Amino acid sequence: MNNFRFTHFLTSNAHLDRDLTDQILSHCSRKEVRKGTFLLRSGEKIQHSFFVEKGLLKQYAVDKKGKEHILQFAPENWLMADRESEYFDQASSYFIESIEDSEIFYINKDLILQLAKADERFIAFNNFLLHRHIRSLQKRITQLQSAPAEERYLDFIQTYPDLTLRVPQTHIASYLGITPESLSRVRKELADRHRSHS
Amino acid sequence: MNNFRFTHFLTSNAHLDRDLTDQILSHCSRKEVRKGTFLLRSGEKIQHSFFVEKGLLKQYAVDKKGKEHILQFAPENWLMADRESEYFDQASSYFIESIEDSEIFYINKDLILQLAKADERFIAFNNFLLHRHIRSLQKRITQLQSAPAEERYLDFIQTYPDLTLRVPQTHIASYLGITPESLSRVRKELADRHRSHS
DNA sequence: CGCCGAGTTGAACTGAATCAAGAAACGTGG
DNA sequence: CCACGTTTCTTGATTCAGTTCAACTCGGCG
Repeated sequence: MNNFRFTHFLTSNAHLDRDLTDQILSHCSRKEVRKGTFLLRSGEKIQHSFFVEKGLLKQYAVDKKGKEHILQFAPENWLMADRESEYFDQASSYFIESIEDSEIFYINKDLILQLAKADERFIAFNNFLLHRHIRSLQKRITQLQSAPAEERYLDFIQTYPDLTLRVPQTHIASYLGITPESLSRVRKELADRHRSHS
Repeated sequence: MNNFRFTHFLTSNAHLDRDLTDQILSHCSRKEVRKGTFLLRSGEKIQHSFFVEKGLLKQYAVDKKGKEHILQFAPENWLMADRESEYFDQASSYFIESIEDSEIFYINKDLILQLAKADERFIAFNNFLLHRHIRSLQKRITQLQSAPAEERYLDFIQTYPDLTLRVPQTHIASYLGITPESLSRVRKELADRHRSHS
């Protein structure tokens, strides 16, 4: 038996039996990609979802001024999909790019469609993923509407302590919707306050 | 045969057959609620999804300072659900409130669960709704990260021209993540520019 | 060693918030 | 149908969080 995180993900998280898991694995290709590889470019139709066996991906939009705005990160054990492009079969408005050397399982969208039709457990798991996704998106909207940069940053390091260490600050700033300079100042401010309180 | 929008929604949009539609209708209660009625309060577990037969609902979060932040509106023909609370069976962090006198179909969450198990078409439709929801949430995040107030407002009146007329500006401001005063100034600025260009 | 990208810091600027006060629109009851 | 209070919208003055642009520091790497 192989020992991929992806296998574990399919059996333990998605609760699929070994047969189905093997079947899925045999239809997915595993690729090693270097840092800075594009898995999807804006304007393309997405052909795959990506499971991150190792490494780290980012999904982002680029605005008129050429600035990146990160929608989400995907570290090991995460599934990265552009649901929008995949489901509606539209050109994507996002980029997906690796920000570390990574090992990625490419899951063909047709395979997903097939599974979605064939297997109840797969449907249930997909549903879980969708709802979890919605929950996190909603939280971010509410935060962007109401919370100042400092609070959003504190929440980020709380929620993703691992990412805080691995991801360059520029990217965290982009995720939070502020400039790198501002994030640097927020951090300085926090450090100063922390020092004076002890 | 009754003549509800809800009926039409179930047959034409969700592609359910008449039998199933009738069955659903018989399990849902239709209520007339006055403007300002709470259908859900933060901290409660949601028991129903709501189909808006007539009128207008808002879903919003309240921050520490007591400010409302509107996540979405639901006018006639829309389904309003707190997917988060419903799916994860958690206390909701949102309020749902009518902002016009409205007619609402209350769809019990257990009924939805049943249907989700029993009927393929229902599953497919629910899936469609989830993906559409994700698409709109993602768009908003990207906008909140990158676009200035004026651009967000222009997009709003483009996307929801009907709401622009019906909803008090205060609410639009809250949806856009700015103060009513700022929205008023954005509008003035737009009007001034428009006048000088003609 | 020298370059290069990431992070920091400073100064000037700007979009939006806040606070406060009026004006307009609206619904309700007399 | 008018008078009233309430809510919504506008306008002004001030403040503030975050941006922009530019210069400088630091650590890694060829």
